[in-house]
Parts: sequence; structure tokens; C-alpha cells
Amino acid sequence: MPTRTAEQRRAEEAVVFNAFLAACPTRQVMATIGDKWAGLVVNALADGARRHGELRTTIAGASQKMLTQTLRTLERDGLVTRTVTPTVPVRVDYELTDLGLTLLPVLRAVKNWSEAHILEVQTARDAYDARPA
Amino acid sequence: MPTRTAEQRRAEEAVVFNAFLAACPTRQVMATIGDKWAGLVVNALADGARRHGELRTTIAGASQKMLTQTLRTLERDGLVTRTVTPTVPVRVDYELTDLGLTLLPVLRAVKNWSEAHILEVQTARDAYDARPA
DNA sequence: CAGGATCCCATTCGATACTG
DNA sequence: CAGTATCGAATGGGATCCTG
Repeated sequence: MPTRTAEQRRAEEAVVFNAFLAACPTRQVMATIGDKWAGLVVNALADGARRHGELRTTIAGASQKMLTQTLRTLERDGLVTRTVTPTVPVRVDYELTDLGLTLLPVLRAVKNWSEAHILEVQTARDAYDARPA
Repeated sequence: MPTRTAEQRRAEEAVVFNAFLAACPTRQVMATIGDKWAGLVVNALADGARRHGELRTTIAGASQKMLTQTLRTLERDGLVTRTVTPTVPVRVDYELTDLGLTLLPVLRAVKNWSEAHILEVQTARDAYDARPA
């Protein structure tokens, strides 16, 4: 008899795999740009710097909390810069970094695929949902 | 005095925006491929059909529940096919559809960017985390 | 072998209120 | 204007048990 059952072995493999998964570059990036708001923010900054309030109104659906949180994440990842002008009241501008700019083509690729194939996806969904239970 | 305050107006705009957001093709697609497991599954199927159990061991980190759930989503979106062979025991194969295949270049684009820039991202993160509180 | 059903914890996100 | 803090609802995701 083996010292470990198949289930135990699988559990251990899962741990290893999850560690690998956490280190996977693609997943780390996906976790950022696949974020609900991050893509929209990057897009909003594509044409140049924007103030916090501008983004707030441009991306009307984001709560102030999520907007700030998203910007922090992007800033931490080196994709945007945060510039504070200590006037009264304070002025804060966000702008894509060079690294952030290189991300735009990737986002466009996703956007292009989406717009090109969303109808097929939608059709497939409708068909699936209309299937006999 | 206006019949609606600025806050009320913003709240209404947010509702409209969220409706728009839900319909946004890019977000819908991002919601699928940005999923924790979907990308890995599509990748695992890139070279051809795989059985449920094969995927289970290939993607060791996914619980059986999440694997099935992910496959259902992909199937619903028309990205993979699910083929049941009614032997005993049952055999189920999953394979990318033509539509699913067109998604591979997009995933590769993300993967390429990730691998090319993850070090910069990591460096930025370290610098951010090491900042004076 | 494939996968449905349940339970349950962790995280996410939104709404609200408050600070410099 | 920009940002932080807190609370509660909703969701995601894992473990386990059970069925055809």
C-alpha cells in the first residue's frame, strides 16, 4: 500500500500548482487588466493625463472608492503616475507611464476581438440558454 | 434651486453607465477570459481535445467545481464544445470551437506582454511597497 | 468518470460618512 | 477636490458528499 492516497497526492500537487499559478506572469497581468475598472481607467488615460474628478465623471459607474483603489493598483504596477499639485484645493493628475502605454495595443487587441465576435458569443449564449432543460 | 442635486444626478448617471458597462463587449469578454481558470483551460485545449479528467490533472489547482463551472461558461459562450460518449463509465471530451481558436492569438498577445514586462511591473511593485509610509 | 448539491469562508464592492 | 474608514450585501471559490 502506498504511503499516500491518490487524493492526498492530488492535494499536494494542487498546492504546488497554486504556487506556480500565483507566480504566473500572465495571471498576474490578467488580474490587473481583467479587473472590472482598470481597463476603463487605462482607456480613459489613453489620450493623456486626467484629473481624479475627470475620471470620476468619465467613468460614472465606478464608486469613488473603487476608482481610487483601481488607480492605486495601477500606480503600484507602474502603469500610471500620480502627480499631486499642492494647491488649495489639491489637484491630482493621473497619467499613463511608458509601460502603461505599451499596454494599450494589448487592450486594443482584446477590444477588437470582442467587438468582432461578441455577436457570435451572444448567439451561442442564447442558444445555450434556450436548450431543453 | 435645481430639482436634482449634483449627487442625485450622478447617481442616475451611474445607473445609465452601469447598464452601458454591462453591454460593453470588451467587458463581457474580459469577464470570461480574465477569469481565474478560463485562460488556463483554453490554453490546455489549444493543442486539441482533452477529457475532463485530463484537464483536472493538467490544471491541478482547480477544484472540480471550478473546472466544471469554467467549462460550462466557455461552452455557453460558444468557445468550447462538450462531447459525451455514453460508454461505461462515461467519457466527456472538450475541444475548442473555431471561435475558441480565434481567441488564442489574443491570449498569446496578453501572454507575450506579460512575459515581456512582468519584471518591470514587479520592480514597480517592490519600489511602491518600499516607499516611506 | 463526470458532475451535481451543499456548506462555508474569504474577498469584493457599493453606500455612506468623515478628514485635510 | 481628493482621499480614507467603516459596514453590510453579494459574490467567488474551495471542501465534501452524493449520483448516474
